[in-house]
Amino acid sequence: MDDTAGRGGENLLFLTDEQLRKGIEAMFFAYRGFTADPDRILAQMAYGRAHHRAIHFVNRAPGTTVNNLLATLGVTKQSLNRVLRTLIEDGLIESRVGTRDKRERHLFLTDEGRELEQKLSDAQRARMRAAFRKAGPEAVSGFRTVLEAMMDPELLRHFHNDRSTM
Amino acid sequence: MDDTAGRGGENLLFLTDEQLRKGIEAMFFAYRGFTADPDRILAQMAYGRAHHRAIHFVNRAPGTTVNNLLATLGVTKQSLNRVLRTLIEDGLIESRVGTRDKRERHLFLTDEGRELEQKLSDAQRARMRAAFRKAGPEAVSGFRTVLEAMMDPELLRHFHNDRSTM
DNA sequence: CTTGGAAAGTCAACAAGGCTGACATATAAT
DNA sequence: ATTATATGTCAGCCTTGTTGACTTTCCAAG
Repeated sequence: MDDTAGRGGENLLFLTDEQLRKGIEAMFFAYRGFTADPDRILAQMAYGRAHHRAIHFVNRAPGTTVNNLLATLGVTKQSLNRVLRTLIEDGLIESRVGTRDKRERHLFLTDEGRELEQKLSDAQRARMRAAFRKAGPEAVSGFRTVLEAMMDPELLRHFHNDRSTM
Repeated sequence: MDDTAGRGGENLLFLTDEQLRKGIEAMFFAYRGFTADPDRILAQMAYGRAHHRAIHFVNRAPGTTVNNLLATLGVTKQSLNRVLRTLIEDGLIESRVGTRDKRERHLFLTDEGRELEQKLSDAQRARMRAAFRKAGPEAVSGFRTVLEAMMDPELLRHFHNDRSTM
């Protein structure tokens, strides 16, 4: 409705402060919804959002190293280590010493870990699926385009390459 | 590119688990970018993201009550109070006793508060503007449609009505 | 073969910002 | 008068982030 500019050359109607504020608040409220379902599940166990993130990215790139995970998640190794330790102790993640470089630890989900991953991502995907279906393919395409343009250039690398970072 | 389904009735190509995973990670990485700039500014003062949120919504709905802010932010009053107290002490927010109902406190930004708000939202808007410009009006429309579909119904209320919640 | 440095783990201390529970106060509503 | 509401506050807890210091392991370059 707003996407036909009055003047010819530059279409600026979607770049007004009001439109930008709308976008900012949309991100804020949507992110709340985005994390709400997994958070509810995690709250019942001794885990939090940080555990979910670790599990997600280990599942996505099995055999990834701690350093890779660090860069992807953007936290300190001490912070990640605390989370990782409990997940390993609880038997959700397996840490294998590297064969080529034995300093490295390669991370894998155990059967139990995969089970929790499924449970969490099923909940998250259900909401994403509902939103995608409601919005339609065109909107989904735009959604991804804008989000990608909002990322930091380095994070963008993780967004694309992650399967090769193992 | 992916938005033409093979079969006629239901277009499901953008609802595959892989597409949903992409959407999930896009949210994760984009939110990092979204908060990065204000976070850098806040880190230099004694403030955090919670202060930013309070300032943002007080600026957006001047005179809003504590209870309204509570519902919008989705935190406990103890948590909000800690943040609000420092902002009032530091002279960024003014708390006026209600005229009709003297139990209520109406919140306003002071000149100094408006100054910080500008600084923070300028940084955040700059990134949002760059992303919007890069992605184009069509994408922006889709972006907002999907985000709105991702919100919880109640949060949706806050997204729309907030100017009337004062 | 020694040594420098990278990768990983660990310990300690701290801070932000969530949470619950309990309680106080002022005011409104019944 | 009593009850309900809005707010503030104290105390204590948890998760998850931080920094800094230190150790162990081990690859690789000299």
